[in-house]
Amino acid sequence: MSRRTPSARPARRRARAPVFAALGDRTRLALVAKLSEGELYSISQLTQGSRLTRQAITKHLRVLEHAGIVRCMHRGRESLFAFNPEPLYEAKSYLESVSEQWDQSLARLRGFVEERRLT
Amino acid sequence: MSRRTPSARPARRRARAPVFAALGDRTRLALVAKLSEGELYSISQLTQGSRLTRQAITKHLRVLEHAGIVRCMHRGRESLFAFNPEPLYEAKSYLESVSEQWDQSLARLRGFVEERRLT
DNA sequence: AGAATACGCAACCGACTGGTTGCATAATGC
DNA sequence: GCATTATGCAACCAGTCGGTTGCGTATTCT
Repeated sequence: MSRRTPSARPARRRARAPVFAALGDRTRLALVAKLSEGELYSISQLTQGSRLTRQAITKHLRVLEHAGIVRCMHRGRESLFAFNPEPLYEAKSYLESVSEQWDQSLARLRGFVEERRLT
Repeated sequence: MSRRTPSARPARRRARAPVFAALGDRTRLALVAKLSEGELYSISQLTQGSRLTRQAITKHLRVLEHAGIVRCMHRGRESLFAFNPEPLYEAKSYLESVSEQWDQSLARLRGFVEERRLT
């Protein structure tokens, strides 16, 4: 059923639902969009331009961090966040596999109809 | 393959957060996996093999339906659900765009470092 | 040293979620 | 006609979520 990628990837048995859940919020999508620009941003910087509180932004960043989408490092008194693309790669490839299965099944069903029409 | 809706509007500008949110649950991911096999399933059929109640499954199906990932049609006394791949295509291409932006920014930053090293 | 900045922690709140149970109703089988 | 099957609707519940406020603390600036 579940086809493992043959290229040794066994350690990554992390659930993907949390990644999708982390992306299922407008604010967090905006944070991801900003951080995917490649630069480091502190919590205060990410709060600026948002109508939300610093703590609200902090909570969202922690959700993204737990999903692995974002990484946090500390410099002086500030917490710097950086984008980490791997979970999104995995999510993308999961969506791809679902779409592929759909396409193949569809083709198979169409072939079946075709076959029945011939008889 | 892709049939256009009468209005050439590709249903664009629909929020993608709800799609990700709908995928952010193990049970719903399992439902998506099963429905992506291409066949129609009734609620009772989808409930079988799950340790959840029919109503729980029904609620999850409604969430997927509102996200457009699944479609419902009625035949006799049963509600049949079918997979609809378009939202997942859009989600996938969104993840692609984010990853691309990340890659480009990274390359740009690397180039900048390179440039500074040359001076 | 003192003020300002950046953050963490904790409590609190209303709203939503995931799940259940109970009951009513439409379609089907015998 | 009657039992069975498949579903819908509504209430209810505990837990989580998104967000706020308040306060304490560490770092930086002047």
